[in-house]
Amino acid sequence: MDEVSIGEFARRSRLSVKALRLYDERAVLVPARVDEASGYRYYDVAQLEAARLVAMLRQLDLSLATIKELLACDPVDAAARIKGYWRELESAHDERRKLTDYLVNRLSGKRSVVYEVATREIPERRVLSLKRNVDPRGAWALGKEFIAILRDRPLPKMEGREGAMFSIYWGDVSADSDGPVEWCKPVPEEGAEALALHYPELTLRTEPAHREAYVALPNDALPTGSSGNPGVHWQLAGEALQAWAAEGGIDPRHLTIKPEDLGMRVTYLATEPITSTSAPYCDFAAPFAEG
Amino acid sequence: MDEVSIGEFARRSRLSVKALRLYDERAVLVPARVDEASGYRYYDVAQLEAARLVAMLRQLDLSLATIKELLACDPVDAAARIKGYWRELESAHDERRKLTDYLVNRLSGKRSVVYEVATREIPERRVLSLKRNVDPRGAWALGKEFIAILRDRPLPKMEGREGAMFSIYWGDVSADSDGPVEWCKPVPEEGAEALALHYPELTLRTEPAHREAYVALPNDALPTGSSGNPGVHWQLAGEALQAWAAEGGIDPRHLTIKPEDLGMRVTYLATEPITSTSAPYCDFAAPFAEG
DNA sequence: CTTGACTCTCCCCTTCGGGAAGGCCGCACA
DNA sequence: TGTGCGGCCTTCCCGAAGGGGAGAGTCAAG
Repeated sequence: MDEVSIGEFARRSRLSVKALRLYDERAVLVPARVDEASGYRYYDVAQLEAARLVAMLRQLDLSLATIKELLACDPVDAAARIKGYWRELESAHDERRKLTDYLVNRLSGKRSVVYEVATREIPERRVLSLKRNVDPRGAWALGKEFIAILRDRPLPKMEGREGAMFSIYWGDVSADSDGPVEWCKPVPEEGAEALALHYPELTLRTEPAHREAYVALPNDALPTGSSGNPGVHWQLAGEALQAWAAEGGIDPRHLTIKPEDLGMRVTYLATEPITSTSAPYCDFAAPFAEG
Repeated sequence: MDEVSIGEFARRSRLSVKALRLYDERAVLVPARVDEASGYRYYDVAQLEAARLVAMLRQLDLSLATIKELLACDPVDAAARIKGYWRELESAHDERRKLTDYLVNRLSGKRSVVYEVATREIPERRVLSLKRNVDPRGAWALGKEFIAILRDRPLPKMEGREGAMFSIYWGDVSADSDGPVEWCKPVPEEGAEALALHYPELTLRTEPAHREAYVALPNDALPTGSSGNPGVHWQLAGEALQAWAAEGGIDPRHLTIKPEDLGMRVTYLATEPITSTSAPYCDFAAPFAEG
């Protein structure tokens, strides 16, 4: 008695017949009974709850594969996963908002932000570093890990920019290419080895002296979520550096790492105690050799 | 000299070669020159700006067709259109947030909102109404139009629920089916005709007496943007009514308008002066005949 | 029994590309 | 002089999540 045809079930669940047949094929929502002879699908009305759940999850743009997993696992776990997924959506949305703001301003003729390129001399220095191959998500996680390590144990203060933490993108970080990415914290020359003993997770190495071109990033340039994708400002800063190199008589190919590879350094100058949520001064730099 | 091959152009614009070929085919971004003999595409470096714009617009999930239009029209107009598109994204995002909240609560075991169904007797009454066939977007616009008309000109006060504005969804309002939707404001029996003369845009008609089942909606149930799509709470309220009908011995088919058609009334009880942004008490009702 | 409403499968269409196959160049190296 | 490599070309196939329709079979009510 509580078996209904696909059409009836579609009406009640507000899903299309086409969708229901697809969900059957993908084993997301399988009818309670399929008539051997005719192939007709019959659903139990008790399946309506699951069907409506699927419909809602689809409205969140979750893939059928994901939905299938969610239906299979414990509801509480599912809730947690949905929450995580939502955070991703949130940060992607934030990123898009920034991009929209920039585009609307630019197209309206207001050039809101100007990326001014300057150069600076970086002397040789010792750095404690954490380097790993990561995907876009992992890049940000790596930073948080690095910060957590530094926060836990004592570190001699270094004044101003000299001691600013920075990260180096040694290669493209995207879905198919995974860096590596290195996070670095400069330490004083003397006693560096002794200091490094307190940080077995980190590597002590020497950053060679070089010149680099850089642009300061606006305050909201850091990715807000855990998405870790470059974001508008990183992109624009990269373009600014590239344009600077092209105009300034420096062959872009003489940038140590080519801008189009995002092989760039990001300097975080946190004047406040370093926390994972503070938004420090931040700039974007590329080492170069005079052309 | 400033002509570059597709690979070089791809690197500089951070678009894939594959994407560039597609954009050429779709006439979104056509190479400056195509070699007759070899078919090689050559881009002008000046096209980089357009290419980066396309890349950004794609990050906003705009379709190639839309992007093509945006590139063709005046930048200021394009900015306006992007802003409008962003508002849509924003409201869709809000809707998804509500849905996520609900789902996470439900799956975690906390039944946050309970939809209690009650019934009420509606006497025959005169209403001023505005009825039109609309798509989901238009439904909300129609409401704003209706409110604007009522706000402009004097109207005798009616106390409490009696005078509450409401809308009737006479048919499914979705991408393929367009209602119609009717917005109504009850007016006192006496002098109704005279009053109606002040509102030539509106129709005066008589709502027959009936009984209806209804559920109160939470405060955040109204669509926030101009999307006008049903939203979670409308959906849940509809399900609650359907469940009530099934359990209460009333054949769902005896609901005047079937729940699955969303043929429902939404009552807005605005105690404040009616504005387009206030969030009034709101309920969701379906007339029915005893079964 | 017939008819109309329903359902089945199968195939093609959409968007925005990714991936691979096969063929055309030019260039550098042995 | 080969020959390998890298870049480019086209063309076909693939995915996600269905929509639309054709042609054929099925169900239920009159």
